[in-house]
Amino acid sequence: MQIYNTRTREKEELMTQTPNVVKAYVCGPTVYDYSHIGHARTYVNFDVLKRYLEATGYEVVHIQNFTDVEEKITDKAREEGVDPTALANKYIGEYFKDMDALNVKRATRYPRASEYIGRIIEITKSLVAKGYAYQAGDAIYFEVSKAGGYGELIGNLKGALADKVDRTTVKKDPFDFVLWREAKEAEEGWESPWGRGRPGWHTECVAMAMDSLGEVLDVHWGGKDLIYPHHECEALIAKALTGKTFVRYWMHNEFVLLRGEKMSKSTGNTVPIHEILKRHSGEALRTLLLSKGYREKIDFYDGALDEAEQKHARIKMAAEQARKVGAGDKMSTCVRDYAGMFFGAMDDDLETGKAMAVVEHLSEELLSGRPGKDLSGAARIFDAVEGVLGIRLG
RNA sequence: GCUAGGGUGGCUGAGCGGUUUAGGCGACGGGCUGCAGACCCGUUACACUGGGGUUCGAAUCCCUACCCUAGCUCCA
Repeated sequence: MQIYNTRTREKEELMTQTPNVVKAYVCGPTVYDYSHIGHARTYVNFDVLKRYLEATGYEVVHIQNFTDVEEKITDKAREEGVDPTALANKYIGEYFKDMDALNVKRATRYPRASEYIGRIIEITKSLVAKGYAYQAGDAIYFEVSKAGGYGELIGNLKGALADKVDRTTVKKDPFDFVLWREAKEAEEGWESPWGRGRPGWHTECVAMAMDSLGEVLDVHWGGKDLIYPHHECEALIAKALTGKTFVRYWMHNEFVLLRGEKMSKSTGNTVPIHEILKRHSGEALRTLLLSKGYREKIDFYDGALDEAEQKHARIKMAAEQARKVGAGDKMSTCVRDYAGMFFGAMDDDLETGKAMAVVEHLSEELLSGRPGKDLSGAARIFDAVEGVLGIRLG
């Protein structure tokens, strides 16, 4: 299948390192709050990629982390007077509840950053030894100019961020980033060669991904907001460490917009998944999230879910009709055309919006009861809606 | 500045190489009503940002200009 690679900005044919095996890493959430529908989109979209690859004969090794070491977690835990680990556990539990409602399949493994502190320290030591990192002030920094290739994912870094770079710093270059820093007294910290400290953000994903998948990943997926700086930095750390290109295909899904603006925790305009589920079905939300391709923006407005609910209901009715007629029937020429369009859309960089449109057209034909058209075998397409798109029609 | 995606009839919005050019809103006419609304029926829009090019043929592909939207070391 064709996949859009953020690094090359082109669609490329998927070629994995090992035939029929895809080693995939997905950046999971930082667990200090409920997941919102932006998260839902990321994990639903990847879930569809995984289901489609599995349906076409791949084994997908899917590793997805939980970031449970982060300032926001400790801050919130302190506010609420609970243990940071307990807080993280609570929101991990909530995450799984939400994903179950959305019919997202479980990953192969869910490593947690807190389990990888030792490995992060080792990586940092190794980078210092190799000359890619230096100590300044109370932190160890990765030296971007030593690595080369910085800005590969975001494209023309200097132009993109020239006005926003903080130049009042002890860093050698404003783009250098923290690998490890001293822990303040009130913070949780870990003993390291540089004293009691805390990890920077990016190393954890490199540590967790390599531990389960090896030095080179086939697919690395995340929300578009992780391209810079997170994935940019991950790629540099990994390359410095192994000398190899870390990721073959970088994939990023677009945002969910709320009233035309990006939904994000920092601006406070998020819609939590569990709030949606009070009034709507998980199927409706999943239908909405798949009604466009993963690289298109979705504007979340009032009524969008009602429309999705209706759409899902019609597809469900059509599926019942198609299955009543005969599940094992051979596909008619007409249905084979629909199937061709459906799988063609999926094959072309996971165009779920187009695939859904095909299903809707087919549903219309089935429900309008127009005579003279042979739609036998249509049940198989609805099987794919359930199995590949993961939209329950039962 | 950079990256991605757009500019379609009064508005919104599909279509993304070629037969009847979606749908919705509106407008207009009719039905129903004491009147209006809601509802129902019908009518109405060859429109595709400007300029080049490819083609037998372009809203649809390519180039270029202009304009718009979102994002750009907290984030999925």
